[in-house]
Amino acid sequence: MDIRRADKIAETLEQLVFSGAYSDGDRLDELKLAEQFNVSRTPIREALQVLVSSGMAEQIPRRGVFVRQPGPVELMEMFETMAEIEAACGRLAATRITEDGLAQLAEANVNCQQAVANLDHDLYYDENERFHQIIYRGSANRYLEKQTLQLQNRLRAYRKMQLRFRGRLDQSMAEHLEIVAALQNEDADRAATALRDHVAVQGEKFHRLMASLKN
Amino acid sequence: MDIRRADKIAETLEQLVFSGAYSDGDRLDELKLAEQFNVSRTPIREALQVLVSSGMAEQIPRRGVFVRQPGPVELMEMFETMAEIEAACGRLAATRITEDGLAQLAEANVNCQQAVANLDHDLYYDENERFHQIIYRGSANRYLEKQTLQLQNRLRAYRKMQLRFRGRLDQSMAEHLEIVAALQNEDADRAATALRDHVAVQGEKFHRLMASLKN
DNA sequence: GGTGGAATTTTTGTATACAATAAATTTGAC
DNA sequence: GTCAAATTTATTGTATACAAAAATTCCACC
Repeated sequence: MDIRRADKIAETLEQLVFSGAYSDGDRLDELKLAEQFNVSRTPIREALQVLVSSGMAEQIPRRGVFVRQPGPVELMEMFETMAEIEAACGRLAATRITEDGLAQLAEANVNCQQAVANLDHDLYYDENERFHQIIYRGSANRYLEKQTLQLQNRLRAYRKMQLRFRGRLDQSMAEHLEIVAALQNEDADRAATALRDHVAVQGEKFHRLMASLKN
Repeated sequence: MDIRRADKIAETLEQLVFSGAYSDGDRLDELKLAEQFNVSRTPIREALQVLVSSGMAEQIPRRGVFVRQPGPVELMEMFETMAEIEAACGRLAATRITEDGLAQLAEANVNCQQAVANLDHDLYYDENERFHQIIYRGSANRYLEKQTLQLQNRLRAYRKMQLRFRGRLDQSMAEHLEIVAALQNEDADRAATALRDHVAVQGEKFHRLMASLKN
């Protein structure tokens, strides 16, 4: 896929940052990374710029680039933004999603249901992600879709935490059905509200997420 | 401000692309740019990566980077996304904006009014931009604020076109008042709707924008 | 005149070398 | 012993050199 080594390195570094291999404020040493990846500093520097532009690291001129792990506040802000953007996708999708799109949503939900029955968190996670992506696509706005996918990707690691909690799967499932119903009725406001509430981190969800960050 | 030459070059290149100095599909030749800026290829390449990550150019491995000027479709998608995101800012700001924020909005509107009276498009443009930025800030969500500012910046050149049309200033002004009223009443839905309609490019606005792109 | 392919030229991607600035350490005065 | 200035070291930013792939040119052949 990638011919450029720098791109592969960027991908690997992203995953490393996501996985928590680096803490907030850690400096990404060009020389160390270069010998770690067995390349020169050049592709490393290009990879670092990718991290910087995605907001996962910060560059301070003549000082280096430092990883930026979002704290609780920024994390909440990102989830809130995600909720609003997904609501927007739902609003647009309500009048634009195709029959095929609705069918795909139904299919994803069947698979989700299956996962709930088997308490298969990983399967649920994958199908849930797909469910949401179908809605992004349904907005019939490629630009919005791309932006939303980016944020979804950025929050992936944290969403994974959330789904681990007891009872979350059942509730999430019910909300999916409400979302689909709104889309089928072409009710833009209802779809937007349903998606906003589904994605938002409030009440119990909030406390659970905060607690899980204490590690 | 910038110590890194690459950053300054990136900024200059961005403006060049915005100004229409390059057409869609033009290749950004590293060597030519290097001698044009009197630097080596290294800082040029770093600058190009910035353009790529902001979506203003596309990189094809082993081929080069090519400018991507949004066509009519993508432009409409970007405006639609902007409308939705600003609506989200308004929704959150309705219950969060401070008294000081409201005061700043009133002040910006006074200046806008002044500009309308004098038919001073440039002043109106600046104050209008400020008006919107106060609302982004009012959302009390720094992440959302930053994302919104980015898109606002990306659409700047095209918004400038829009305001040149006759009658647009008066209508825009009236919409500002409705937005402020909604925020003062802490009416989230009303604020969101008012902002969405204000920013959206529909009906006559749409045709005018399309016509102005024909150049 | 057109076509296919080898040779040449361009151009990107990476490595290395150098310059300039910031961090660390040493040295010296008090 | 402590603080500060000076020197050394480390690290980023840029320039140049080299490797590899793509684009172009040129020429034989049909």
